[in-house]
Amino acid sequence: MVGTELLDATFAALADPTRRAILARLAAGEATVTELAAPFAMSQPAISKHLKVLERAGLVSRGRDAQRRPCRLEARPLREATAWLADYRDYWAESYQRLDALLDELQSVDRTGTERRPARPNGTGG
Amino acid sequence: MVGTELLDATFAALADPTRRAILARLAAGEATVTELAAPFAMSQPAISKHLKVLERAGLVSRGRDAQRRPCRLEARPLREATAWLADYRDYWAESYQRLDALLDELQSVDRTGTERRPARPNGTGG
DNA sequence: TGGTTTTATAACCACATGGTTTTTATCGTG
DNA sequence: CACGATAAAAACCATGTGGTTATAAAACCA
Repeated sequence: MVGTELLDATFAALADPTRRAILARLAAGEATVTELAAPFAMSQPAISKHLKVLERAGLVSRGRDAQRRPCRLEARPLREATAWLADYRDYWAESYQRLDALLDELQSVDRTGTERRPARPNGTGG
Repeated sequence: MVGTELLDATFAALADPTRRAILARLAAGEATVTELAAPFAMSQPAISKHLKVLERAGLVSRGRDAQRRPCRLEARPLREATAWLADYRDYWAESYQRLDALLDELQSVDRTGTERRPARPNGTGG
Protein backbone atom coordinates (compact mmCIF):
# COMPACT_ATOMS: atom_id res chain seq x y z
CA MET A 1 0.00 0.00 0.00
CA VAL A 2 1.09 3.45 -0.89
CA GLY A 3 -0.19 5.48 2.02
CA THR A 4 -3.60 6.98 1.57
CA GLU A 5 -2.72 10.20 3.30
CA LEU A 6 0.14 10.94 0.98
CA LEU A 7 -2.11 10.49 -2.04
CA ASP A 8 -4.73 12.65 -0.36
CA ALA A 9 -2.26 15.42 0.23
CA THR A 10 -0.70 15.13 -3.20
CA PHE A 11 -3.94 15.28 -5.15
CA ALA A 12 -5.31 18.00 -2.91
CA ALA A 13 -2.17 20.03 -3.50
CA LEU A 14 -2.51 19.60 -7.25
CA ALA A 15 -6.15 20.64 -7.21
CA ASP A 16 -5.33 24.33 -7.06
CA PRO A 17 -4.27 26.25 -10.19
CA THR A 18 -2.00 28.58 -8.25
CA ARG A 19 -0.17 25.63 -6.78
CA ARG A 20 0.13 23.92 -10.15
CA ALA A 21 1.53 27.15 -11.54
CA ILE A 22 4.01 27.26 -8.70
CA LEU A 23 5.11 23.74 -9.49
CA ALA A 24 5.39 24.61 -13.15
CA ARG A 25 7.55 27.58 -12.36
CA LEU A 26 9.57 25.54 -9.94
CA ALA A 27 10.24 23.04 -12.69
CA ALA A 28 12.41 25.74 -14.22
CA GLY A 29 14.60 25.73 -11.16
CA GLU A 30 14.67 26.83 -7.55
CA ALA A 31 12.91 30.01 -6.57
CA THR A 32 12.37 32.07 -3.45
CA VAL A 33 8.98 32.92 -2.06
CA THR A 34 8.98 36.47 -3.41
CA GLU A 35 10.07 35.24 -6.80
CA LEU A 36 7.21 32.80 -6.76
CA ALA A 37 4.72 35.37 -5.54
CA ALA A 38 5.61 37.94 -8.19
CA PRO A 39 3.53 36.68 -11.14
CA PHE A 40 0.40 36.22 -9.05
CA ALA A 41 -2.06 38.93 -8.06
CA MET A 42 -1.91 37.68 -4.54
CA SER A 43 -0.23 38.59 -1.28
CA GLN A 44 2.97 37.01 -0.06
CA PRO A 45 1.31 35.22 2.88
CA ALA A 46 -1.09 33.60 0.47
CA ILE A 47 1.83 32.15 -1.45
CA SER A 48 3.46 31.06 1.80
CA LYS A 49 0.30 29.14 2.62
CA HIS A 50 0.27 27.47 -0.76
CA LEU A 51 3.88 26.52 -0.27
CA LYS A 52 3.06 25.02 3.08
CA VAL A 53 0.44 22.86 1.41
CA LEU A 54 2.91 21.77 -1.25
CA GLU A 55 5.50 21.10 1.43
CA ARG A 56 3.10 19.02 3.50
CA ALA A 57 2.44 16.95 0.40
CA GLY A 58 6.16 16.47 -0.01
CA LEU A 59 6.05 18.15 -3.42
CA VAL A 60 8.52 20.85 -2.52
CA SER A 61 11.36 21.02 -0.07
CA ARG A 62 13.04 24.14 1.13
CA GLY A 63 16.58 25.22 1.72
CA ARG A 64 18.13 28.13 3.45
CA ASP A 65 20.03 30.98 1.85
CA ALA A 66 20.25 33.81 4.37
CA GLN A 67 16.71 35.14 4.84
CA ARG A 68 15.60 33.35 1.74
CA ARG A 69 14.01 29.93 1.81
CA PRO A 70 14.48 28.64 -1.72
CA CYS A 71 11.90 26.13 -2.84
CA ARG A 72 12.69 23.15 -4.94
CA LEU A 73 10.63 20.39 -6.43
CA GLU A 74 10.41 16.87 -5.12
CA ALA A 75 9.34 14.25 -7.62
CA ARG A 76 8.63 11.31 -5.36
CA PRO A 77 4.97 12.00 -4.50
CA LEU A 78 4.30 12.72 -8.15
CA ARG A 79 5.48 9.28 -9.03
CA GLU A 80 3.05 7.71 -6.61
CA ALA A 81 0.20 9.79 -7.88
CA THR A 82 1.07 9.03 -11.46
CA ALA A 83 1.33 5.36 -10.65
CA TRP A 84 -2.13 5.37 -9.11
CA LEU A 85 -3.60 7.17 -12.08
CA ALA A 86 -1.83 5.11 -14.69
CA ASP A 87 -3.07 1.93 -13.09
CA TYR A 88 -6.69 2.78 -13.59
CA ARG A 89 -6.44 4.98 -16.61
CA ASP A 90 -4.93 2.15 -18.60
CA TYR A 91 -7.65 -0.23 -17.59
CA TRP A 92 -10.44 2.12 -18.35
CA ALA A 93 -9.04 3.44 -21.57
CA GLU A 94 -8.04 0.09 -22.99
CA SER A 95 -10.16 -2.72 -21.66
CA TYR A 96 -13.42 -1.20 -20.61
CA GLN A 97 -15.03 2.04 -21.73
CA ARG A 98 -15.57 1.34 -25.43
CA LEU A 99 -16.26 -2.34 -24.93
CA ASP A 100 -18.47 -1.46 -22.04
CA ALA A 101 -20.46 1.08 -23.95
CA LEU A 102 -20.97 -1.37 -26.76
CA LEU A 103 -22.03 -4.17 -24.48
CA ASP A 104 -24.48 -1.93 -22.71
CA GLU A 105 -26.13 -0.90 -25.91
CA LEU A 106 -26.26 -4.37 -27.37
CA GLN A 107 -27.34 -6.09 -24.18
CA SER A 108 -29.87 -3.56 -23.06
CA VAL A 109 -32.56 -6.14 -23.73
CA ASP A 110 -30.84 -8.76 -21.64
CA ARG A 111 -30.62 -6.52 -18.56
CA THR A 112 -31.49 -8.55 -15.50
CA GLY A 113 -28.50 -9.84 -13.53
CA THR A 114 -26.37 -7.71 -11.27
CA GLU A 115 -22.93 -9.14 -12.07
CA ARG A 116 -21.58 -9.06 -15.51
CA ARG A 117 -18.14 -8.17 -16.81
CA PRO A 118 -14.89 -9.90 -15.82
CA ALA A 119 -13.73 -7.57 -13.04
CA ARG A 120 -10.17 -7.68 -11.76
CA PRO A 121 -8.62 -4.28 -12.34
CA ASN A 122 -6.07 -3.99 -9.58
CA GLY A 123 -6.02 -7.51 -8.26
CA THR A 124 -6.25 -7.91 -4.51
CA GLY A 125 -8.01 -4.65 -4.33
CA GLY A 126 -5.63 -2.39 -2.43
CA MET B 1 -4.05 24.74 -22.69
CA VAL B 2 -6.04 21.98 -21.18
CA GLY B 3 -8.66 23.81 -19.19
CA THR B 4 -7.70 24.69 -15.67
CA GLU B 5 -11.10 24.03 -14.19
CA LEU B 6 -11.22 20.46 -15.40
CA LEU B 7 -7.83 19.75 -13.86
CA ASP B 8 -8.96 21.48 -10.66
CA ALA B 9 -12.05 19.33 -10.46
CA THR B 10 -10.24 16.14 -11.40
CA PHE B 11 -7.47 16.47 -8.85
CA ALA B 12 -9.88 17.65 -6.19
CA ALA B 13 -12.06 14.63 -6.84
CA LEU B 14 -9.06 12.33 -6.54
CA ALA B 15 -7.97 13.92 -3.28
CA ASP B 16 -10.49 11.96 -1.23
CA PRO B 17 -9.87 8.33 -0.27
CA THR B 18 -13.55 7.45 -0.38
CA ARG B 19 -13.79 8.74 -3.91
CA ARG B 20 -10.65 6.93 -4.98
CA ALA B 21 -12.10 3.76 -3.51
CA ILE B 22 -15.29 4.36 -5.43
CA LEU B 23 -13.32 4.73 -8.62
CA ALA B 24 -11.38 1.58 -7.84
CA ARG B 25 -14.54 -0.34 -7.28
CA LEU B 26 -16.05 1.16 -10.40
CA ALA B 27 -13.08 -0.06 -12.36
CA ALA B 28 -14.51 -3.53 -11.79
CA GLY B 29 -17.64 -2.56 -13.64
CA GLU B 30 -20.79 -0.50 -13.26
CA ALA B 31 -22.40 -0.21 -9.85
CA THR B 32 -25.44 1.40 -8.31
CA VAL B 33 -25.30 3.91 -5.49
CA THR B 34 -26.29 1.40 -2.83
CA GLU B 35 -23.77 -1.08 -4.11
CA LEU B 36 -21.14 1.60 -3.88
CA ALA B 37 -22.26 2.72 -0.45
CA ALA B 38 -22.23 -0.76 1.07
CA PRO B 39 -18.51 -1.14 1.91
CA PHE B 40 -18.29 2.28 3.52
CA ALA B 41 -19.35 3.18 7.05
CA MET B 42 -21.19 6.14 5.68
CA SER B 43 -24.73 7.13 4.82
CA GLN B 44 -26.21 6.89 1.34
CA PRO B 45 -26.49 10.65 0.91
CA ALA B 46 -22.81 10.99 1.68
CA ILE B 47 -22.01 8.63 -1.17
CA SER B 48 -24.40 10.49 -3.42
CA LYS B 49 -22.48 13.65 -2.67
CA HIS B 50 -19.20 12.00 -3.50
CA LEU B 51 -20.68 10.76 -6.74
CA LYS B 52 -21.78 14.25 -7.59
CA VAL B 53 -18.23 15.45 -7.15
CA LEU B 54 -16.94 12.66 -9.36
CA GLU B 55 -19.60 13.45 -11.91
CA ARG B 56 -18.80 17.14 -11.93
CA ALA B 57 -15.20 16.20 -12.64
CA GLY B 58 -16.39 14.04 -15.51
CA LEU B 59 -14.89 10.96 -13.89
CA VAL B 60 -18.16 9.06 -13.77
CA SER B 61 -21.26 9.15 -15.87
CA ARG B 62 -24.60 7.73 -14.91
CA GLY B 63 -27.23 5.74 -16.65
CA ARG B 64 -30.75 4.86 -15.83
CA ASP B 65 -32.09 1.45 -14.92
CA ALA B 66 -35.51 1.95 -13.31
CA GLN B 67 -34.92 3.64 -9.96
CA ARG B 68 -31.26 2.79 -10.14
CA ARG B 69 -28.67 5.19 -11.49
CA PRO B 70 -25.76 2.95 -12.40
CA CYS B 71 -22.39 4.67 -12.29
CA ARG B 72 -19.67 4.05 -14.75
CA LEU B 73 -16.16 5.32 -15.16
CA GLU B 74 -15.01 7.91 -17.65
CA ALA B 75 -11.35 7.87 -18.53
CA ARG B 76 -10.97 11.12 -20.39
CA PRO B 77 -10.26 13.46 -17.44
CA LEU B 78 -7.81 10.94 -16.09
CA ARG B 79 -5.83 11.16 -19.28
CA GLU B 80 -5.55 14.91 -18.95
CA ALA B 81 -4.48 14.66 -15.35
CA THR B 82 -1.95 11.96 -16.14
CA ALA B 83 -0.64 14.01 -19.02
CA TRP B 84 -0.14 16.99 -16.77
CA LEU B 85 1.65 14.90 -14.18
CA ALA B 86 3.77 12.99 -16.64
CA ASP B 87 4.99 16.21 -18.19
CA TYR B 88 6.52 17.48 -15.02
CA ARG B 89 7.32 14.24 -13.34
CA ASP B 90 9.59 13.29 -16.19
CA TYR B 91 11.39 16.57 -16.06
CA TRP B 92 11.91 16.50 -12.37
CA ALA B 93 12.86 12.89 -12.15
CA GLU B 94 15.23 12.88 -15.09
CA SER B 95 16.75 16.27 -15.80
CA TYR B 96 16.70 18.20 -12.60
CA GLN B 97 16.46 16.95 -9.04
CA ARG B 98 19.76 15.05 -8.78
CA LEU B 99 21.65 17.40 -11.05
CA ASP B 100 20.12 20.30 -9.23
CA ALA B 101 21.09 19.03 -5.84
CA LEU B 102 24.62 18.47 -7.01
CA LEU B 103 24.94 21.90 -8.55
CA ASP B 104 23.63 23.52 -5.44
CA GLU B 105 26.19 21.84 -3.28
CA LEU B 106 29.09 22.44 -5.62
CA GLN B 107 28.20 26.02 -6.42
CA SER B 108 27.25 27.13 -2.96
CA VAL B 109 30.44 29.24 -2.93
CA ASP B 110 29.53 30.90 -6.18
CA ARG B 111 26.11 32.03 -4.95
CA THR B 112 25.53 35.57 -6.04
CA GLY B 113 23.47 35.92 -9.20
CA THR B 114 19.76 35.34 -9.35
CA GLU B 115 19.56 33.41 -12.60
CA ARG B 116 21.30 30.16 -12.98
CA ARG B 117 20.27 26.88 -14.56
CA PRO B 118 19.02 26.47 -18.15
CA ALA B 119 15.28 26.65 -17.50
CA ARG B 120 12.79 25.65 -20.17
CA PRO B 121 10.61 22.83 -18.85
CA ASN B 122 7.24 23.71 -20.28
CA GLY B 123 8.38 26.54 -22.45
CA THR B 124 6.75 27.26 -25.76
CA GLY B 125 9.43 25.25 -27.47
CA GLY B 126 8.19 21.97 -26.04
C1' DT C 1 22.30 50.12 16.14
C1' DG C 2 18.82 50.85 13.30
C1' DG C 3 16.70 50.00 8.81
C1' DT C 4 15.48 46.92 4.89
C1' DT C 5 14.42 42.60 2.96
C1' DT C 6 12.48 38.15 3.29
C1' DT C 7 9.49 35.07 5.22
C1' DA C 8 6.33 33.20 8.63
C1' DT C 9 2.34 33.84 12.07
C1' DA C 10 -1.83 35.53 13.83
C1' DA C 11 -6.39 36.95 13.49
C1' DC C 12 -10.01 37.27 10.70
C1' DC C 13 -13.54 36.48 6.84
C1' DA C 14 -16.36 34.11 3.19
C1' DC C 15 -17.25 30.03 1.38
C1' DA C 16 -16.53 25.06 0.18
C1' DT C 17 -16.41 20.25 1.95
C1' DG C 18 -17.71 16.14 4.25
C1' DG C 19 -20.63 14.40 7.07
C1' DT C 20 -25.26 13.90 9.48
C1' DT C 21 -30.63 13.20 9.66
C1' DT C 22 -34.99 13.95 7.61
C1' DT C 23 -37.73 14.47 3.72
C1' DT C 24 -39.06 13.96 -1.07
C1' DA C 25 -39.28 11.91 -5.74
C1' DT C 26 -39.38 8.02 -8.79
C1' DC C 27 -40.12 3.58 -10.08
C1' DG C 28 -41.60 -1.44 -9.78
C1' DT C 29 -44.53 -4.67 -7.63
C1' DG C 30 -48.07 -6.65 -4.35
C1' DC D 1 -53.49 2.22 -4.73
C1' DA D 2 -50.06 1.61 -1.29
C1' DC D 3 -45.73 -0.18 -0.15
C1' DG D 4 -40.79 -0.91 -0.48
C1' DA D 5 -36.57 0.13 -2.63
C1' DT D 6 -33.39 3.45 -4.71
C1' DA D 7 -31.57 7.78 -5.00
C1' DA D 8 -31.62 12.77 -4.56
C1' DA D 9 -32.47 17.13 -1.95
C1' DA D 10 -32.91 20.03 2.07
C1' DA D 11 -31.37 21.73 6.26
C1' DC D 12 -27.90 21.72 9.33
C1' DC D 13 -23.19 21.43 11.59
C1' DA D 14 -18.07 21.32 12.13
C1' DT D 15 -13.99 21.93 9.91
C1' DG D 16 -10.92 23.14 6.11
C1' DT D 17 -9.46 26.34 2.45
C1' DG D 18 -8.09 30.48 0.19
C1' DG D 19 -7.70 34.85 0.72
C1' DT D 20 -6.91 39.31 3.37
C1' DT D 21 -4.18 42.73 6.62
C1' DA D 22 -1.16 43.48 10.32
C1' DT D 23 2.56 41.92 13.01
C1' DA D 24 6.70 39.53 14.25
C1' DA D 25 11.14 37.16 13.51
C1' DA D 26 15.51 36.52 11.17
C1' DA D 27 19.17 37.84 8.52
C1' DC D 28 21.75 41.13 5.92
C1' DC D 29 23.52 46.09 5.12
C1' DA D 30 24.71 50.99 6.32
